[in-house]
Amino acid sequence: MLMPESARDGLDSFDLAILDILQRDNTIAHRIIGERVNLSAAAVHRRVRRMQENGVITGNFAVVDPARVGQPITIVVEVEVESERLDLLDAARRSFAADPAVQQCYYVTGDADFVLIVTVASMSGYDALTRRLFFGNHNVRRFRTLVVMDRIKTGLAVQLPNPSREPI
Amino acid sequence: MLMPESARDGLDSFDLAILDILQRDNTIAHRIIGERVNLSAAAVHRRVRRMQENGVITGNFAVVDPARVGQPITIVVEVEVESERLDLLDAARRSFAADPAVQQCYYVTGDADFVLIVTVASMSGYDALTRRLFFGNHNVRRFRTLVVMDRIKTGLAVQLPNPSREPI
DNA sequence: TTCAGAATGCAAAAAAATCTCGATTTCGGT
DNA sequence: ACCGAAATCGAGATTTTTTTGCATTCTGAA
Repeated sequence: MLMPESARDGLDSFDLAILDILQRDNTIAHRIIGERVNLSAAAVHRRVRRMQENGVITGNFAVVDPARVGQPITIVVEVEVESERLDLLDAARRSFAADPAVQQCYYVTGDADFVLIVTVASMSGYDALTRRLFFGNHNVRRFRTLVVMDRIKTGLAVQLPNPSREPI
Repeated sequence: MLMPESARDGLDSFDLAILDILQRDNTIAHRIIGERVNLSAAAVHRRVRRMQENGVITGNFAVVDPARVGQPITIVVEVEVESERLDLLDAARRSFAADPAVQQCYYVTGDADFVLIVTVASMSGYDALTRRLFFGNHNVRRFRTLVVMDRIKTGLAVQLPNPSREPI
């Protein structure tokens, strides 16, 4: 039985080459991408659209320098909860995710339970955040604050597999 | 004395409204953005270009789902160094930044020195990474591994100030 | 109030994205 | 190795967006 190709999940070397470009800069014209990967612009366009519909590409974003919009401080926070009861974890999860100061939130194994990356305008802004998210939540046992002195590398780019002949 | 506007740094409420849209989706046509913020497409375009030249917008990226390209595991690593000698710190910084498995790297105050966010294909891939980056670097005293069970929120969007009348 | 620089909207030009369609390639089954 | 269905391709037509030029309007300082 043949799976309809339009629904297929695998990525071939063309797809990977295209992703590699778009991860770095999604404003490059399809015609240029086509020249680099040896496809027509139409073919590039079809592949990009499919990867978006497929969910391989999850979004297209402009990245803003936090310092230039009044959020010069980045902080990593490790949060430990009291109880791992599912409903309580979920409540914490939701409150972290909903806060606009929280850029990223990970639920992790190990000593900590959550790792948050937040941006704030000032330390008093961070103080307000701790009240809002941590002191205001009785399920938060403790949290550890790691103030970022240098954002050495930021981004969401993922390492792509070696472009082999076979789809993944 | 009037500073040439083309070099000015401040963002007015139009700029902020535009950033707010582009942070979520930078594929929206300028005509549509213009309708939403009450500007012509040309004005939107000029503002976007200026913010890119200014460095307010640092990049435009497509985001790829790591799991769909063979990197299903995300790990947060805290790294503690032996010596804070500048040249040694710099060497560590560079090796972390250069590794394609390292998505993000922060230099932080507190117990840890670096916080890394890495994506890997498997735990043995992570093992290889620890050899490469940590055991292979004698300045790394110890590292703590926090395996991500749920990527609750990811992204690089920044909270924007209240669109007031005055430029920032 | 006046003035100069800056930003705007409109309209045209240039470029890019999107669509169509016939030709080609790929792929599984025989 | 061969065949046929299905997917993909490239080229060109079409639509849409981006970009530029220009006259006008806005804004802030004197």
